[in-house]
Amino acid sequence: MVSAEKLGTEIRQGQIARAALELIAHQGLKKMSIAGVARRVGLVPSALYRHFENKEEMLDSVLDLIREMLLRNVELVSQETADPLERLKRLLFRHIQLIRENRGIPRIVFSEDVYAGHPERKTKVFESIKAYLHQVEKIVHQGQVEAQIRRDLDPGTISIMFLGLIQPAAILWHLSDGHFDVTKHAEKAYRIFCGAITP
Amino acid sequence: MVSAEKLGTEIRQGQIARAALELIAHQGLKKMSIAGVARRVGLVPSALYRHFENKEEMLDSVLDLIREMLLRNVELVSQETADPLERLKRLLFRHIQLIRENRGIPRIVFSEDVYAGHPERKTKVFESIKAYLHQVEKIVHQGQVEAQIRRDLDPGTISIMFLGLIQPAAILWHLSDGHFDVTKHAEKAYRIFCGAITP
DNA sequence: TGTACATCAGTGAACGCGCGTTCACTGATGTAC
DNA sequence: TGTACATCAGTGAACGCGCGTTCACTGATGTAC
Repeated sequence: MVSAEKLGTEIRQGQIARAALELIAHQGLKKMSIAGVARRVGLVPSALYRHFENKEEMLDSVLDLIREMLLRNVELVSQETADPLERLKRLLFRHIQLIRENRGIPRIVFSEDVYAGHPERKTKVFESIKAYLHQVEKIVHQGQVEAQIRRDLDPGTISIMFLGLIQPAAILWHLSDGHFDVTKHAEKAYRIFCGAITP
Repeated sequence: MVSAEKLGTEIRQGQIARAALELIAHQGLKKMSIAGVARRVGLVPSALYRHFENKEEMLDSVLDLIREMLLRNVELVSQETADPLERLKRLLFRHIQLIRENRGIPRIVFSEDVYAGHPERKTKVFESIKAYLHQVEKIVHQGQVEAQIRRDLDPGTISIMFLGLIQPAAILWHLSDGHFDVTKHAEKAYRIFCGAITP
């Protein structure tokens, strides 16, 4: 076999993490093998050990990647508009898009295999989701300050309900092999949700 | 090793399916090994092959078990009360309890490992969830007939949102190792949800 | 500018562990006579 | 009621595959002089 191009470790680490997430998305955690990831990156299995100590370390970098993707969406919608309700709406659809393109995300979050024997990893994912929810809460709070959102409701509860608008729909979309229309559901559900939280 | 008691195949099949689900709940899918399940049932690994053709068949029976548990909850709340909103509320808390006791359920539903190479299995789980949602829709429809629930809302959307009240909370509960108070969240969320769907 | 050398991302063969599965054998249980 | 036999749930040793990981080696790249 002809040798692959030599690239810096930082570049390869990024490629490997993304390839791993994609593999999990397409084939599931069990199929996320060193060989599979290596093939996707265009390297030989043993080459991955130049960039990661072992498979566990690879998974950790995938978790970091997920955190970054979640929080980047918040930044993006914050730049797009200053209106809290509009921010929420856009975040909703960006989140749907993110999960559509990275089905591996819910799979990892739910999978005990990732956490088994690694409690610190569970904490890490928990912190990432809390950070994401915290950003949503901040948007909600801003909406309450601007009197667009009912002040008697708990921002924490609302932010979790916000996630709830997407999650079951994402499962159905996934189980139906893309047949279920998530966007359509999200629009209807968001309207009801909006009616519940506005004064 | 002294031989285990000899029991009928139907009994063992049930024991094995439950043991498998418990193992998935506690250790994750990867740890759901033939050896692990056998130990839990009190048999030797090879003994399981007296009751199932192979591991795949075992997993299928776990999927059947999940379906039964979901639908049984609907039956139970239907027997408990005739009031649609009360039925929904009770179903919500029964569902939470079910997931608390069987953390393996969301893990299986989300796991691609279970479906990889077995499209019919994905369909099976999809059908189970659709059946469950259909029951919820029936309750919602009844509520609309009795004018307890707004008639301009789509029962399908509402039933999916109903699942959304639980799911994100279940994740947080799971990731926080039981520290997050699902019941408390469910109460708050259900109140907001109720406010949104009642006239 | 050219040469020598250190560095380091790549390769492929080999290993060992875990785990699903098979198979010959055992011995308890229920049934036919 | 007792005996012979078929049935079938149990056992444990052995297998083979997949996969993560190691290691000696290669050869390109950048740097010191």
